[in-house]
Amino acid sequence: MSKKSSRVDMACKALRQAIIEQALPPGTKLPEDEVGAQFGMSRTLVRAALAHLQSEGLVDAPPRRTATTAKPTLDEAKEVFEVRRTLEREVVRLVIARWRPEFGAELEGHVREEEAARKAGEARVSIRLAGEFHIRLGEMSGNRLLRRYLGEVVSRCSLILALYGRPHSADCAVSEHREIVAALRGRNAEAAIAVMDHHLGSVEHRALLDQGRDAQFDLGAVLSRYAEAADAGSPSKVARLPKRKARATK
Amino acid sequence: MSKKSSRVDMACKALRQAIIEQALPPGTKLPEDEVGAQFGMSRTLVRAALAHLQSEGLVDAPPRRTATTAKPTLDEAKEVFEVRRTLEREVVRLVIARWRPEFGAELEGHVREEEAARKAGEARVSIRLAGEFHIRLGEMSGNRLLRRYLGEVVSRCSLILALYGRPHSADCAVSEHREIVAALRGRNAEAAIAVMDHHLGSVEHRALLDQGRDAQFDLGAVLSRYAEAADAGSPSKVARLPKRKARATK
DNA sequence: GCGCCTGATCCTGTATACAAGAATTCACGC
DNA sequence: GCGTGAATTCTTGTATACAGGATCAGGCGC
Repeated sequence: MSKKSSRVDMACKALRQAIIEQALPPGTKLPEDEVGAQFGMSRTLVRAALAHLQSEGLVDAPPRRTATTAKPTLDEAKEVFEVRRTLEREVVRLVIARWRPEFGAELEGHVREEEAARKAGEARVSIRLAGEFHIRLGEMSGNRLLRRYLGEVVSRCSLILALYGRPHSADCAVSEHREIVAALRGRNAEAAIAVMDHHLGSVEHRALLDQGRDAQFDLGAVLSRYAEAADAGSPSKVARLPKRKARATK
Repeated sequence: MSKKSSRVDMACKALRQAIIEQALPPGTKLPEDEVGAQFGMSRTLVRAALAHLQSEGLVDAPPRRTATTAKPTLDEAKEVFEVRRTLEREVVRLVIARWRPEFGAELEGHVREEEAARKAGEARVSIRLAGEFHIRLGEMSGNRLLRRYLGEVVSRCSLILALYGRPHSADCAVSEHREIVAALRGRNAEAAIAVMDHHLGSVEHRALLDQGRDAQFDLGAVLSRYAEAADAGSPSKVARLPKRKARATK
């Protein structure tokens, strides 16, 4: 499917992870050389990876300027949520139609992991697991295309959360996931869809409703998060920015 | 959005069109040099175009072998239709919610074009217009992501038709499109969705149900179509089956 | 004659080179 | 002091080179 030459794929995966875990805030510049240096590959491959991420909506790569992590507008964000709701409803229908007992077990295991991470205060892990819960569901739908589209929108939702939401808030309440599992077990599609809708409504609310609060402040919000991200002293992903710290795209 | 450097984009567009108009039957090899020569660009750009088309599901590009036009399995085809139904339902809802009088006028104009093409016996044009009808609807939904996904799915449906359907059949009956427009005008979402569902059911039936007829024969069906396509004067390809005539991908 | 090994050939994977477009800096004139 | 424009630097767009798999064509052994 998305399996390029494995090397490009690795870069994609790493960047994607970094973006959705909010290690690379929206608007961060991603110069091809620098990224390539980090991953030990030439611009050719970086370019392929960035192109792919762009098609997933995680990266903005305007014609002749440096790619950046995407900074969707509020409208775009709403569109993403709208599509997500549509897809997840279908996922619920399909998962219920193909329900097997082991699904329940697996999902419950997953929720337990989420809870553990949340208790341990591992924000990054929490965010990742919250997304993966939905991905698991997508896989259980048995429809690979649906799974792919769902994966894309879920990633983008994480990005949106990073942009418009409170920094480092995990987007999904564990209890809501638990309710979803219970609803699925009930095998009543309409009921389960209602639960899922409610959950996604909450997620969107958490992601976007803060928005009203600091609509024009977002530059400041972003910068403060930059600082926070940069001071982690993490030697891993974030390339050092030689002079200028972080310039948000525009 | 998908606007790379415009040159890559052109190649994408051209290839996409060729594929969905069934000028390049599923399984056709697409060596980078050759394609590049055709478009007057180097492998670098062709490669980018092919990667993009792969992510759209129109091209298969396994790790170290020559890319080919995609040859989705029957299961994949069904998945595509399933997703398409989901997306189009949402499109109908949104279009009705944002309905404006000029939508009706535009759609009707489009349907008239379709009818003209159909009467003129222009198969290629018919196929293209049939797809574009759905794309227009996608645009009217006002949701760009939905529009993008719909575009991908519609393209893939054309490809599927080329693979499993009767050769050169346009996939949409014009009258069905007309019914859809009428239903939208009625602004009753449930009713319009029913019409759309019915339409897509017909499309899928036309695309896949021939399939039941010769389910295990599909190799033969494919070969006969190859022959038709490659019909440059050797009418006997079907008769002889040396070992493996047309090696499609696998 | 049939199947397997071996070299020749065709492609793809990846890095690199070079030209040209942005972004930035610096200096000049008002 | 500040705006404006030219020089400089940073980056991207694209072609090309080269290495290594994959595929194909014979040739050898059975």
